[in-house]
Amino acid sequence: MPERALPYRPHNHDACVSHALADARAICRTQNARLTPIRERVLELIWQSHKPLGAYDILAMLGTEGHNAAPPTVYRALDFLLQYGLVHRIASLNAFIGCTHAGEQHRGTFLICRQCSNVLELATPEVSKAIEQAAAAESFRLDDITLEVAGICPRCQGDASNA
Amino acid sequence: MPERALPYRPHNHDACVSHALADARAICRTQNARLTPIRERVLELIWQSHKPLGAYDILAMLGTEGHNAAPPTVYRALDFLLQYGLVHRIASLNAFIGCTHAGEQHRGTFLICRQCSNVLELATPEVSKAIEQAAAAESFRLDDITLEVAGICPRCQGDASNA
DNA sequence: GCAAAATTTGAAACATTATAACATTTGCAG
DNA sequence: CTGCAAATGTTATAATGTTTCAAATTTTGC
Repeated sequence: MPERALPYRPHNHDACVSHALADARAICRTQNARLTPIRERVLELIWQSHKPLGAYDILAMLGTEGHNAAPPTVYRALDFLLQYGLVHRIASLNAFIGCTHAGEQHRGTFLICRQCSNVLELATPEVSKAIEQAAAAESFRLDDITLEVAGICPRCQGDASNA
Repeated sequence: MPERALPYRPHNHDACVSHALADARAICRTQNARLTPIRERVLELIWQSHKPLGAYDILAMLGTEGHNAAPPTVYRALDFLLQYGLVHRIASLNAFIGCTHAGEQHRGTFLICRQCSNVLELATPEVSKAIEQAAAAESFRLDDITLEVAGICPRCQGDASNA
C-alpha cells in the first residue's frame, strides 16, 4: 500500500507542495491549458496552506507579497483551477483546497475537521456507486456530487490542545 | 408503497404545505420549542415555494406582505428551523428547503435539478452507511454529512421547455 | 398575580463572499 | 507585424451572512 501523506500527520510539506505543482504543470501541458503565473501562484498558496482557503485569504496573501490583486483576479484563477480539477471548492466552508487526486477520474469525499480545519480527500468508489444507484432509482441524471463530511480528525480526537 | 409527492410531479400543493406545517407544530409541541409566528411564516414560505429559497428571497417575501424584517430576523428563524430539523440548508445553493422527513432520524441526500431547481430529498441508508464506513476507515469521527447531487430531474429530461 | 429572568424580536451597522462590466495587456497564428 | 483571442486589471456593485445592542414578549419562581 502506498504511503499517503495525511494532512494531519507530519510530512515533508515543501515536497508535497512542489509535487502538486509539478503534477499541475504536467496536466495543463497535456491539456493545452495555460498555467499562468497568477494561476500557479494561487495553486501554490492553496497547497501551502494545506487547509481550505477562502478567496479573500488568497487575496490577502497576494497583497502581502506586493501583488495587489482585486477579487476577480483570484476568482478567475480559482475558476481555472476548478475547471482542470486542480482544486476543489468546499461548499460548506466557501473555501478551496488542493485536489489530491488531480488527473484521476474521481468524485471527492471530503472529511473536514471542525477543530483543526484540515481536510482529507478520499476517493470512495463504494460511496459514489451507492449515490449513483440512489439517483438512478429516481431516474435522476447525475452530473455532480457535493459530499462533505464534518467531524473530528483522528489527531484532534486524542489531542485536547487541538493545534 | 405509500404514494410520495414528488416535487416535480403535480400534487395538491396547498395540502402538502399545510401538512408540513401541522407536522412542524406537532414536532415543536413535543419538544417544547416555540414555533412563533415569524418562524412559522418563514417555514410556510419555504414550503410554498417548494424550491430552495435564499434567505433574501424570504426577506423580500416578508417585505411584500408588510413585515419589513431585517436579515437577522430571517436568519434567526432559519436557525431555529434548522435546529429542529424542519428545514435543510443546501450549501451548494446557499438556500433552504423544507425537510420532507421531519421528525425522522435521517441524513438527507438531495437531488437538485439544474433546470427547474426542484429538489428531491432522499433518505438513503445505504449511502449513509457507506459514508460512515469510509469515515470510520480513516478513524474520523463523523458529525454531519452534506450530500448534494446536481443533475437533471426526470421531468426536465423529457421536456425541452423546462418550465 | 407579579416581578425577575430568559427568550425572542427589532434595528442599524457591518463583514464576507462573489460577480458584472469594461478597459488593457499579453500570447499566438497567419 | 498585425489582428484575434485569451488573460488580466480596475472599479463598482451584488449577494450572503453576522455583530451588537435595545426593546418587547414569554416564561418562571414565588
